[in-house]
Parts: sequence; C-alpha cells; structure tokens
Amino acid sequence: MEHILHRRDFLAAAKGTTLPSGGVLVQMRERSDGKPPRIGFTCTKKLGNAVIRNRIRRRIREAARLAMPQIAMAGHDYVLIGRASAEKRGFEALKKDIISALAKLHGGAKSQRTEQDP
RNA sequence: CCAGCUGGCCGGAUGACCGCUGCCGCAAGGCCCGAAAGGGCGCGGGGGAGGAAAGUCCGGGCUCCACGGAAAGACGGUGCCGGGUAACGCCCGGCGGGGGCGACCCCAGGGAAAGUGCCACAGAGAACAGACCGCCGGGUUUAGCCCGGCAAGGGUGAAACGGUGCGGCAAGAGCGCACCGCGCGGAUGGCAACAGACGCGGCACGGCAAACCCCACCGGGAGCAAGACCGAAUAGGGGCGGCAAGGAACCUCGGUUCCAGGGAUUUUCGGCCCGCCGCCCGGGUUGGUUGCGUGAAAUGCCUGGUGACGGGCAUUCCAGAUGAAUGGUCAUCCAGCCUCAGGUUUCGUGCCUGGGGUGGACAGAACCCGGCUUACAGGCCGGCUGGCACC
Repeated sequence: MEHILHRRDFLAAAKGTTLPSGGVLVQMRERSDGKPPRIGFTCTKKLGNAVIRNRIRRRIREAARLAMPQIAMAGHDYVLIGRASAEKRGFEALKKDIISALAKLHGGAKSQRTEQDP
C-alpha cells in the first residue's frame, strides 16, 4: 500500500475523524478521488527515545501491512499514531486494534469497498 | 588462593515464514503516478547500524560568501618540555608537584621584583604586622597593680614572618652551631623542561592570575536545510507581434481624406494608469535530481620506533534513508541471575553434579573523517603489585 509522504497530507488527515483504539490512534480523511488508499505513520517524541519510537513505528507498520489491505477503502488516507502501549502489546491484539478502528470509522461513512479486493 | 592495579577486546547465537531499501546482472517492451522534472511496477544474485551511531564540546576535509598579498585592534581560545599527526584543546614519552606499603593514580602546571585589586569571619595581630593569656626581672599599698624585657608555649584562623636538636640566657629569640628546608650563584649532565656537586646568605621575597592584567602562540564568516541542476498550472516582471470591426467629412456615388479601446490631468502634444490573445526571455514556490561515499579506508603479513605512530607488499569494496530503510512474528539454544536436592571442603557458603524458574545493558547512521565527554547487563584475554600457603 502506498505511503503518505508529504506534510500537507498529514495535516489534512489530522483535520479528519480521530479514533483511539488500543495501541494506536487512527485518523481518517476522505479524498473522494477513487484512487487507492494511502497510509502514514506518526510517533512523537513523547513516546521515548529514537529506539523506542522506531520499534513502535515498525510494529504498527507491520501490523498495518497485514491487516489493512482487506479493510482499507479507496479514496481514503489513514494516519496511524503510535501510543506508548504499542511497544508491549501483543501483535495479534495490535492488528485487531487497527481492524476494529477502521470498521468503526467506516460505519458512519458510505460503504465503498476498495476495488483491489482479492 | 585472597585482595588490588592496569592494557586490550566482545557486546547474544542458529533456524523458519513474511517484509523494507540500495547495488550488480538479465530484460528493454508494456503499464501506472505526476502539470512537468522525475519516480514506480518483473526475475536472479549479493549487501544493509554502533562502541558509543549519543552529547554536538574541539580539530580537519568539502561547499558557498567576503577579501589588495595581508597586517593591526577588538574579541575568543590555548598555556611545563620533546615527539606523533592533515590538524587539535587529542595521543605518546619525559620533567615538576601531590596521594598510595606497592602495582599505579591525580594535577589549566607561563608571569605575583610591570601595575591595579582582594584576603570575609575569628583572632592581640593579616602584609614595610602584632602582644590577649603567658614567661622573666624590678618596684609596691601583695588573691592584685605598676614599669621594663621576651616572642619559645597556649588560643584564633585557609594562612601567624622557617623546622628539629644542642648550646646560650633573668626569661627568651638564627642570638650561636649541626642537619633539613628556603634564597642567590653554579662545575657538570640533558635537544629541552629540569636535575644538581660545591660555595655563599641567618632567613629576607605570604597567597589568589579559575579577579583584572602582562607575555607567547592560534583563529575571516556560515554551514549538506552548504552548494549545483531540472522545473508546472496560476499570479506577477520584461520584450515582440496582433487585437480593428467601424465612425465622421467631402464628393463626379465611386472613391478620397481624417479619426480611431477606456480613464484622469481645462484643451493639444507628451508622458502616466487600466484591457484581450499568441510567442519568447529571465527570476522562482510546491516538488524532483544531485551532492552521497575509493577513503588521513579495511584486513593480513613483514618492518622502524621505549611509545603515540610511521613505512613496504598483497588482497578487498564494506549502509546510504529523506514522514526518514536496515525489520516483524515465532521456535530452539548459550551466557548471567534466583532457587531446590545431593556430594565435597583449607570452613570462605567456595566448588562439582542434577532439576525448576527467570532472562537480554546503554542505545538507531542523517555530508564525511580524527579526537574528547557521557551512558552501559554481562563476558573474554594479557601484564603487574601486596599478602598467605606449599615445594
């Protein structure tokens, strides 16, 4: 899945809906352009030193890589913000955090599944 | 065997599945993203965090800016001597001082007779010093007081104008002498810092330069978000060309002549502001590419040097991200730690065997090197010192 690379996209996503779920905070923004979904990651300095921040981002990124393609919708940007508990949380639990957060976020919006479903 | 000092090194291992990111080879056709520049998508192979990657404290390379070679002042830094180095405030070897039985460790360690300043409190007295208690002699109205002598003892302090001993004296004092210390000179040794035989001096010249200062030496500024290149839509800048159809007057009714986008400046000329389209030029934002790793390189062998380090030969290519890769999930194992049982003992809970549990320190490259400093679970190897035991 494509990653968000530019600051303006992160700022735009921050204005969308935000939902806490276990080890992560999920922000979603609807671009409504029908293109594939994109994903970004954020770990603030509040979480700890560079080693801890890297570990949290890598675990969330891996969990998202396995969980997101089945549930992410086209025309949407998702930003996953790491929380301190993500460092010790079980990997399966972390995946479920992401899946349930996206399900809740999609619940309110109109349902349009991504066209790259298996 | 116990206690300690010191130098160097390592800093979990193996495997499975699923990923990320450069490089090389094959393929060179298609597709996707983007306005463009540019980027991505395939298969195979191989590489991919540290000793501190950290703090960003010094020294360089590299880049741009400034500049008449530069010099001086200000400001900042460094400060025993010699060597190493591209360079350093780093390192090595010495010297001096201090600590330790010792191995060894620590020290901003130039100048205080160039000048200014400071030395609180306590204390009698603190910088050309001073006499509180005290000691001695004399006098006297005798638990004392007065006059004179002394600076050894007590007390204060961070520091009190040499120390110990003997002589000497009323009591004392470098007053005299011996040794030590100190100051001056200095044969000699050493590249030097410095050491110092010997002689002289009865002792004078207090500390702080990490207060200012003086002396010597060094330093132009900013930093990879440096710098170079590519480069839209739209807005704006400059240049060139076009926009133009018409209107009015005259008249032989077919032509001729004149005016000509709008606005303000009284009018004309002139200049000024506002229009639309096309092309070109330059600047340049988001963005993209580059800088970007063959180097004061690494490894091995030989070699010079007490050492830091230098020289020669051979081999190798060893991370390059940019919302930021170098990983995620699991299994097994090895250190270590805790604990239980048995054995052994120089009686130190040490060592050996077996079982169970727990279980990885500090920490993530951001242009690149050389250092310093700070953090760090645990482990390995070497050298040395002081004890105890045995031969």
